[in-house]
Amino acid sequence: MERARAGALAGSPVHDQVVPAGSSSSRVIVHVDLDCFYAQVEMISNPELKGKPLGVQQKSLVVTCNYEARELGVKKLMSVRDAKEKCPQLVLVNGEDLTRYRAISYKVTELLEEFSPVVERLGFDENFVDVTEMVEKRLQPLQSDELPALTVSGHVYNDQSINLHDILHRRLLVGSQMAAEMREAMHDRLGLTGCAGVASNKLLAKLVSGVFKPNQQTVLLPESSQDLILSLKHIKEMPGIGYKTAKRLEALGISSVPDLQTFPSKILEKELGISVAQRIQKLSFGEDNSPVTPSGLPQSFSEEDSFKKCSSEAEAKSKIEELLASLLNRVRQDGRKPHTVRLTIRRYSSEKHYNRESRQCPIPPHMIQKLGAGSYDAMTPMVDTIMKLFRNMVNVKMPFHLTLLNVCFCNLKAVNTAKKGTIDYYLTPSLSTMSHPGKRSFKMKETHMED
DNA sequence: TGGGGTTAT
DNA sequence: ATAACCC
Repeated sequence: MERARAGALAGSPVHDQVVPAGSSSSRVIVHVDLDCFYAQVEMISNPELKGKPLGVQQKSLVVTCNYEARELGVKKLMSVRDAKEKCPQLVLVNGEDLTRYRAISYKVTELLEEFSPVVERLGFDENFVDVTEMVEKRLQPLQSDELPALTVSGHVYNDQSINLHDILHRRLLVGSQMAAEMREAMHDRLGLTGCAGVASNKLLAKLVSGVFKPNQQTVLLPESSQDLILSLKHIKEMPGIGYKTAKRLEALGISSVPDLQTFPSKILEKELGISVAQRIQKLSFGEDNSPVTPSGLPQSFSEEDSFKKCSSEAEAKSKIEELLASLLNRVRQDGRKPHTVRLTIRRYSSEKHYNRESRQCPIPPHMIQKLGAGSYDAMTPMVDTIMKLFRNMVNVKMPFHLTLLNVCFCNLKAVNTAKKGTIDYYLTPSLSTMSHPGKRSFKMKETHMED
């Protein structure tokens, strides 16, 4: 298919090695990370906030803040009390309603999808883009005399020198140019700033994107990979190693990246299971073969509220109605239909850090249909089915104390666009019988056969 | 400690 | 249904 030729600037189109399309062997990944996203959205909504120290508040927390506030000592997830103490001039806006954040977040993802359809969301403010194919398309037509004009955009990690004879360097440089174009488009079209990291996999792209911090970008060349991962002071900073795993690793005497690199694999596999052990040990070497998985449409919609105390069924019902009203609007705008509802609660407890329980059930088909237009008809029956889930979890005859309610719609299915009278219409399970509940499902087949 | 999300078991 | 991870 393609010969590998060792470094040649001679010969006309430059392609000393070409990675087969879809190969995982050498990729160019861009990680895009918006600067203090919620605060940026708030400053766009109300430009008078610009230039002032701004925090976005959810309940008693400042969940994020702009750079003016950071310079005055405010940190992410700081309590409002501490933040006001540190910075009495801090302006706070309520950020409990995520509607605008979510809408702009998806605009960012859609913009990035114009560059490559392979975009994976991570939270509301981060995206991975696999630009491998586009990079190849830009590099292949280049003649060797055009190579000197190939330059990096933004920072190079470690100030490593670039070798244009190295095809991996060339690819990553083109990746850095694409990252710059993405950030420019985000700024011009959406008024948003952010960082980008360019590297050969998701782990490294994500780690390198944070090296130069607001509104800058950094590319990692392969020779500096070890320096990047060794710059982590603790394994908990490694994306993929969370709170639980870090605690278990520490119990094994593993706290640094070199600790994890050199720890005996067999023992690690026995302690954490083969899957987690192999994955995180590879991460410790900067290796990550996980693909950029296009996120596409969301898999679920949920709304939640936390509070000091909810101890009666009536109170819970009223809170659930609020959550549900918002959810019904969202689901109606999405157009797809959820086939499952889930209710999650958190019970008050002094010790337990993470305690949540959930119950889910299928949404009855007659309710699924009502989710479409007015959506008010859907409310009452839906509340009733959610309250059944509630009573299944909470013994309402006994005292209880809840601190959170979450309602989630999932198992979303595309609504059927099959037209009446077509083969698809009759082949679609329960579509042709949907409007006549009295008919039995074998009727569908008969009707189909007769046509 | 908020208000979301995802995948694996 | 839970547990882990991410923001």
